[in-house]
Amino acid sequence: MIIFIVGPTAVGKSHIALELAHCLQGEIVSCDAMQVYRQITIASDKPDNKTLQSIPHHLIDVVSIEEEFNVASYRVLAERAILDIIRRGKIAVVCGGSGMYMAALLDGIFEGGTVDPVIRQRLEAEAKDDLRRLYQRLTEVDPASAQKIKSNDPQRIIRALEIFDATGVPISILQQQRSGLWGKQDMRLIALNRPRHELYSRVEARIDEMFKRGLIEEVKAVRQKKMTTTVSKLIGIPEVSGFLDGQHTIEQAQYLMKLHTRHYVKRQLTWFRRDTRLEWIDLVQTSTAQHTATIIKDLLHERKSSHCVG
RNA sequence: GCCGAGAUAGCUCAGUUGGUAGAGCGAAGGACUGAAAAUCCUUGCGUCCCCGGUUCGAACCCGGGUCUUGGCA
Repeated sequence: MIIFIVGPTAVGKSHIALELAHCLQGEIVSCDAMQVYRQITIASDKPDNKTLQSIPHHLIDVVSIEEEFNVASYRVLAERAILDIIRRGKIAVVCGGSGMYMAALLDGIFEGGTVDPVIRQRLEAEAKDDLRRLYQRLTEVDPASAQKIKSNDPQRIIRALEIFDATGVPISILQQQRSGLWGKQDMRLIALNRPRHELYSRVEARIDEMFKRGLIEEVKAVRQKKMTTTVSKLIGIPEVSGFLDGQHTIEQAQYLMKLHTRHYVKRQLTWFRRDTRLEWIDLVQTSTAQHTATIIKDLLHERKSSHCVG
């Protein structure tokens, strides 16, 4: 049995997942694109050591910030961890807010999409020089993708072309082949939400807390190393770096982190709302993790429906 | 108190030689298949401070008022 607990940042997923794991004899599998990095602890809001010791956690601290890591790497490791938990007769509680990582587990990703650093570097340079020409080439080589991808979306244009250049096959053809755990395993997908203003004030409180816990020191340490592009864009690193480099004040860094996290929360909700397989639970200020966990347990014995925790 | 500047979208402002207005930011919604905490898309009727005047017509011109702001006292 697999239970997914997903939702936007700061909704309260971790506590609820922990509570569930405790009472169901489960193990937690993180579904978070940033908690995989060993050196990013405060900025990624990892569970504390005491929590990590009380219940087995997987997919946390699995790579260094200098190593490339992406959905594909995550998919392999997370699926392995989940199947192993099930094999041992326990329940896997998959918890996190990275929608694309969740999708990779549920629906899989296509095979043969390995990133070729040389090709990518070349395309990145070309994109910087003349994105329109790259897009033009995409329309010739892979019209189906060109129709889906906007002409000013460098990331996707580069991705589509790097696959074509490496394999000679349009990415739109390869993408048709995918298969994940959905339909193969017994699972329930629980999505948590809260009133928007509550979500935002929790985000702000969390970021203030990060600074108190030493976020600046963490970013300083991380800057000593050669981190990947992915890590360099994690919320907190560019903003605090801007402060360290004297581009803005610490207050502005905090403001920007809060702003960027609010935007991120919105994108997370957009992603999850689209997936009709999710069962939503609306939390309010007074909802405790224990109470919500109880409701989820009850839900496991019922048919799908939506619930409100008073 | 005197002289000047300003008052336009939640915020910062632009603008119309008079024909009832538009950018950026924010906000909201959306997309998403190996960077995803990424990358991108969509959405702006708002007493153009108030009252009067001129005019076919004023947010724009004129007069008065209120408030904000700079300088001088």
